[in-house]
Amino acid sequence: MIAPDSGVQGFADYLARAGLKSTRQRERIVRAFFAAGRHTSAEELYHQIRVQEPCIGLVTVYRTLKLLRQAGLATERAFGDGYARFDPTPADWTHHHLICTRCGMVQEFQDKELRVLGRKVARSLRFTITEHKLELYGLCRDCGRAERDRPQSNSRTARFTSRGEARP
Amino acid sequence: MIAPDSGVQGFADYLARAGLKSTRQRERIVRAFFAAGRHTSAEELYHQIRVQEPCIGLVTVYRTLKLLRQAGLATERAFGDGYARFDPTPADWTHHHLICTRCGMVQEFQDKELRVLGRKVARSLRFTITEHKLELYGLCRDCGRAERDRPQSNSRTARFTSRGEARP
DNA sequence: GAGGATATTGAAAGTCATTTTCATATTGGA
DNA sequence: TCCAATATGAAAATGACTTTCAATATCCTC
Repeated sequence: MIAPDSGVQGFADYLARAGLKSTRQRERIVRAFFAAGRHTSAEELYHQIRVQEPCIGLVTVYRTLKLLRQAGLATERAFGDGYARFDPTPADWTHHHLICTRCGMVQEFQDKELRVLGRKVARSLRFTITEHKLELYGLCRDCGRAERDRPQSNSRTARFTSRGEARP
Repeated sequence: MIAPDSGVQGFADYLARAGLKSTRQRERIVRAFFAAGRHTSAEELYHQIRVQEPCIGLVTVYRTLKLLRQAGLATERAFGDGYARFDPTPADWTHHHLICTRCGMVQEFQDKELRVLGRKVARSLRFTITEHKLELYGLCRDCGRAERDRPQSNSRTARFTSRGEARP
């Protein structure tokens, strides 16, 4: 996990290294991003910044998030709700997600063995890892229970029939 | 990994259980899906089916893929190229992905320890897992080398300045 | 500081995968 | 066979995200 300030500084360094310019807008967006915690969408960040700084464009938020990804400071995620969400890039194979496909809840989890193993795998594959995503989809405890309690409908032997023809 | 035929049968069962109807189109799509291997997009599936069966709509392909997900038979993936891609749901925590963010290459890998650990984690979290995604993003061997060989530009001390004002 | 090449900004317009609408057609139990 | 419920596909809509472009800011050089 990246500390907010070191994240902001890291981005300034990236801009300088890449020959890009530091602007008021970029600073605002990057500060807001690192202060926002996790799973922030571009739209959320935009509205949050607009409160204090009405003259900023959604386009610039998108562009800056793209730069943050290129800098390796942000990780993009998609939990299936149609929005891209961004997290400060976890420093080391921590912080995974459980997503309930019924109620949409996103829960984080960690696992030490998984962390150790992840590092090992990354090394052995000779791949320079910049982001990793471990996401488990399924039913959370409550939804799992609700689903089990639902009475099942009939289950006669099912098979595809093909009486009809496709239409022209 | 699901065998093609058991996948097709599993879908027929799902339709019957849910009170939905078996149609010629659904059968075609589902067969093509399980025969297609991995990382198939809706569009690809559509064009593949059109060769033998010109009278099928892309909309129906999308709808059937959605049903396949609901049935737990397909896993949706997004490797960052703008398309959703679908795989037969891996039966048991195998088959992960490495995605190169430079050249776009997608490489599969497996790891036995990871498989064992994955099962354990899923159990301990009391979450009914239907899909899992373990995706590593970064630079493949070639792109990693190419990136390292590129000369770095200057790196004087960078900091955000705030001379300008945001525009109205 | 001033000048100027180059990068950045934001509004509007565009893109494009995916979804919705709706009239027509098919399915499958009675 | 009948018919209510479901499915289909063409066209239109959606909506997150990107591109365009003229106006503006940054920052290197002098």
